[in-house]
Amino acid sequence: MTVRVRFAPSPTGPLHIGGVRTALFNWLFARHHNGAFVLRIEDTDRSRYVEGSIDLITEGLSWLGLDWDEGPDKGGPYGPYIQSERLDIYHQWTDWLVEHGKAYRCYCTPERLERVREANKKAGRRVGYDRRCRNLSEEERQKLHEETNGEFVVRFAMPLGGQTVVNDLIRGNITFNNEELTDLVLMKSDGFPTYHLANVVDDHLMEISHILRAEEWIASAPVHAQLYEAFGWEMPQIAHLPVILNPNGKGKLSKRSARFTSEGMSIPILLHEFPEEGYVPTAILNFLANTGWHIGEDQEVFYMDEAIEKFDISNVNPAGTAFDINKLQWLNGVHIRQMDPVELAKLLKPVIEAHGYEVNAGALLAITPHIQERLKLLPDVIEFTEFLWKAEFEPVAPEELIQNKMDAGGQQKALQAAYDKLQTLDKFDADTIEAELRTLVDEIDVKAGQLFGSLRMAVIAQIVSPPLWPSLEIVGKETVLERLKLAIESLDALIPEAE
RNA sequence: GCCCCAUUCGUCUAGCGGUCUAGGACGCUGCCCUCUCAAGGCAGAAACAGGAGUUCGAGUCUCCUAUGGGGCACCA
Repeated sequence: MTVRVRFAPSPTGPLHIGGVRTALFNWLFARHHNGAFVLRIEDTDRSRYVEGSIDLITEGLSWLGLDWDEGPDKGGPYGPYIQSERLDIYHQWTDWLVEHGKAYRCYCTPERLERVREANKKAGRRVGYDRRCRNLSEEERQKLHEETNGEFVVRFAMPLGGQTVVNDLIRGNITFNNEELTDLVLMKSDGFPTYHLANVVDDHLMEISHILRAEEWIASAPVHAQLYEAFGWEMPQIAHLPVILNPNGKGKLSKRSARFTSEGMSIPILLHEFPEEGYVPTAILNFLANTGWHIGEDQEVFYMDEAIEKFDISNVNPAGTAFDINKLQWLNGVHIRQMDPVELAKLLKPVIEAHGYEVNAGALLAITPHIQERLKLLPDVIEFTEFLWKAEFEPVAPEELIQNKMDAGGQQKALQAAYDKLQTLDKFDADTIEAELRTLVDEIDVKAGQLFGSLRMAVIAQIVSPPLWPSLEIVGKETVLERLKLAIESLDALIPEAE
């Protein structure tokens, strides 16, 4: 059997990271089985439609590298792939159901429905439609038809008794009592189908073999199963993926979760927020693949080619999963470290520019290998390399030049010695600078940190910086000497007997 | 309230009846390395929700309880 799966988002705004995980698992499953990954847009709710969402979705998936074989932009043999363009198909099958007595027209107003719901709630009964319109006589039907000006919805006539068993690929059999299920609306009064109808019709017509969707759908799965039954269609294999929970493990991950932010860590939830905060695609994919699934062998870090090879839906953990932002950040650092430095520099450039700095391409390329293992998020580049982009040098206060167990005079002498030594160098590269200054440290009998720390403050003017030697090389001999001179002079102010 | 799903360190997870005095990872703590910060190395604290069964034997199977989650729309 050919494997065909689909990711079917609604164009109601930006992609949620939970949706991305669903897309990823579908994609992994398709690629593992050499099947097709179909993108379908479920825009059957006109009130929630957000202009531009479809582009947001396709751009997001593309950014991550999740490519689809059929979809609204690519077409394919089962199109159209946008549900609002398939309305006649839904009507055709709805009519079929009504004609065969498996669905019926319901004339109840939203107000009446609300009253029924309230009454049920009060009486402690299960909430749901009371099936008033299910067994209308033709006269009653006609009367209601006139009263409501022909406005009606079509409801599915659920079997009233018996049980429905749904075989979930990761949970096993789930059994429901039919009497506890209500007659869901299939066709809305505005002529658009509900998810329940559209999803079943499309999955069948598009020959979807496996449905991998979020856990939220478990409750309506038996109705879907009964719909396939009513149509006489074979139901695809189905699996419900665990929900992603808030970082504290309480509740479904939601936009509100940003407020749970602790330790100053902000929590991205919408896909587009991830690049904004400096996460890289391979890390996000790796992280998402790790939530609810594991690749085995105690392995945490991997790329999608390996995940495709090993993906197995039956290994998915059925329990909900807290969004572990710490682990994501760690993984991001790991993936950054494993990148080609040239590629990393390309990613870093716009981040620095976004901070209003002009980037010197040569300097960036030179410094990148030295900051690579220091970055967790792309914007961390700023704190490490700011000294390279600042238009004007801002020297530190002379006090900050003085290292542990040093006094101003001693510090000044040490810096002067460094100045003298550096001045003589013809080759001003990292290796040479390091070798010369290390021997100098012995010669003038100070500790490495006592000289190098001061040098860092004098030239780079940052407490934290990339390694000194390459930093000095990139800053350049002339500038290094200039700044050193400035620092040495500034120390005069701290030496009372200077004159 | 009703239905459904789940429950191993704080978190992500391994474990599919004996090899579990429960393994890995993140985070945390300590030490080492060290020009700062990282990275890396080593060490450490840290879990089978509880109770009944089944079995020679249960983290692994069954039931109950508790807890958490999902759902109960003319939203998906």
